[in-house]
Amino acid sequence: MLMIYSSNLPSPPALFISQLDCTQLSVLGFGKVAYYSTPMGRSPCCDKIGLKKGPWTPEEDEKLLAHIEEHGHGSWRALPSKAGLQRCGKSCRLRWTNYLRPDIKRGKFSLQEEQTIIQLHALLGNRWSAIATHLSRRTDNEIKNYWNTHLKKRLAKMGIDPVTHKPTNGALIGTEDIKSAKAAASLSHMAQWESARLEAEGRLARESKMRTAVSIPTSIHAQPTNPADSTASQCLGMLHAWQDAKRDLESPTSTLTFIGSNNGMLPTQVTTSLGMPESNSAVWKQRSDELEGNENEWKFISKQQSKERGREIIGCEEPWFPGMISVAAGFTDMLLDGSSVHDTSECWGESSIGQAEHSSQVSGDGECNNYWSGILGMVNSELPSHPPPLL
DNA sequence: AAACAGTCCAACCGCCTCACA
DNA sequence: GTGTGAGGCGGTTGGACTGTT
Repeated sequence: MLMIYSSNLPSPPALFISQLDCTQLSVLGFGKVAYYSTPMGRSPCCDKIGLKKGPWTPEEDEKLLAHIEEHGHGSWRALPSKAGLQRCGKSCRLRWTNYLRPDIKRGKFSLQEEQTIIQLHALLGNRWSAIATHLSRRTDNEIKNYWNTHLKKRLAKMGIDPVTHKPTNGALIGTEDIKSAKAAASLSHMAQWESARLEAEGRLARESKMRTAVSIPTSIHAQPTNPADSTASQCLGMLHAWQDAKRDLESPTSTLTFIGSNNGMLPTQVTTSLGMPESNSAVWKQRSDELEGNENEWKFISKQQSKERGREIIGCEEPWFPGMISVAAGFTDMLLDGSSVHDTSECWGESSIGQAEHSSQVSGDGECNNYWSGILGMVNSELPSHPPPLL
């Protein structure tokens, strides 16, 4: 196994680490060391004296990897002692989920990934874990870092508030104003819809996990023996989950409205989807095949996998409605291609940012796509006929 | 070459949610 | 219904790295 480590620190043998006290470790430059000193207030997660903190050493990584490959992570709290690590469970979990997990994609973000992040951030805000579910093999931490170090600055440079995704000068006039307001309203609706969907996902994942635990308690191959039966069950579970979410969201405090003559359009979609969409079947088959192939490597079902399985069942590995990536390519191109960064004032009205260096005129409406018009296009063209693929 | 500033990202912290007793 | 512990999430930090003066 090829292992690459980000830290250039020398790696002391773990045995030696365990023999040193905390002060010695700190002096030697092996990161901060946790002490147990909480006379009052919240107790730390690392409630043992001398737990190591800071950068992980290759030896620690190997221990963690070996233990998880053989036994699964089980209880994170109990894992460090079982694996022979002087770390707290939380630290182990983070190291695994953000770095050691074998299905993590590392390296430069692709154009498409950047577009997805920007658009999902406009919809979901700083819900990095939710965004990460739409970017397969990227961790929420990585996305968060990438947003904070690259994308946020790029938006700000364009005169767009990275929080609200609106122009910082707030100057919107005439029809653009109306369009933006409409888009904002639609977007708010979409965000609420996405929230409901995520909630439903969670419920389904839990139900799926419970079913899996009951039916196939010891195998990672939790795929149904009869896919059709299971699919129907999953769809019904999804329907119930959605109805729960819908009921919650239709409470007096919710602003989400359900339009349509059949008391909400989703049940209709659910009904029509009960035949299990081809694409979802394909995803399921593909993933189960992948798992088959990795049988020798992964002999356990982690909670994370169970959760992800729940997501896969409802086909949410990809952006949740068609065209999400492609429709707004125009405006994201402005962000992603430094050479083609247009003067935002041409789209937004009065921004002065970049006017000096970007004086070239942009011709035609197509090139003057902006945030809201791009997303508005998606809303208007996709939503009525293609609600989120809940199943 | 040294000093400084800016960037990047792994890891930590504290809070929140959920499951369970 | 309540308390508790484990896990998850988002914000923040610290130090290594890189570029500039």
